[in-house]
Amino acid sequence: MRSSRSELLRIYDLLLNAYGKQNWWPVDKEYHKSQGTDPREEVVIGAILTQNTSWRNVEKAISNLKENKLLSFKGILSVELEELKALIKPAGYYNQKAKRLKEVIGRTGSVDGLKSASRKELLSIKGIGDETADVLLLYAADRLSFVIDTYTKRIVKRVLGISGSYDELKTLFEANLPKDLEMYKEFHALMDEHAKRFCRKNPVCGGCPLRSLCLSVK
DNA sequence: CCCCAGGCCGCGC
DNA sequence: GCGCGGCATGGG
Repeated sequence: MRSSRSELLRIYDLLLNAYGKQNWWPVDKEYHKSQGTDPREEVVIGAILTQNTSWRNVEKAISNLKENKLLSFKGILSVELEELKALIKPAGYYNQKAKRLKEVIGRTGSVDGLKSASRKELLSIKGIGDETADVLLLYAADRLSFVIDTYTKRIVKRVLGISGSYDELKTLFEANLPKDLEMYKEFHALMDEHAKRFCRKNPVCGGCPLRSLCLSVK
């Protein structure tokens, strides 16, 4: 498949130029500073809450947790299951997510535990699939693990004509990008932004920053 | 009214 | 290994 290396880097450059740095994962550092809690724990919590759910709804749930000073591993483990369900309700799937939050946090133990956990171990925890595992590794543990999501699949398919399984696409990116933590973080965030602005399910191709190299512009 | 959103699990095949 | 239904709220 042609030179994926330069193609991927070209996409990255165009998106970065169009949207600027995204500085993912979004966390409220000031809040954690004032509470003496670890902001990386919010990444783990947010990653589970946002599964198939709009970030807008996740923010409401996170806000509820903050108001009750429960936005931490300790907080999630200490609160009653039923109360947790009520607090995260706006994020949807609240019955599953409440259980999974406790399960995932109970099993990972601490964010530092993520530094040594294998991806396979994470996947064995109920509630952590491919994307969530990579989000935890990349954004919470600062480990070089590229995140694929439906947006990335869609963009790569449309722009480069490449489709594949999660693992195949993950390998494609990791084999063709420099081993740069910040780039991994930004690239995934930029893909997300791009899918929301232009590469929607029904694409808006007018003014798209990837027009020049997209195989399927309308 | 419809469709979608920063997935994952359990099942059947 | 892949496809499907279920899970649930809030916004467009």
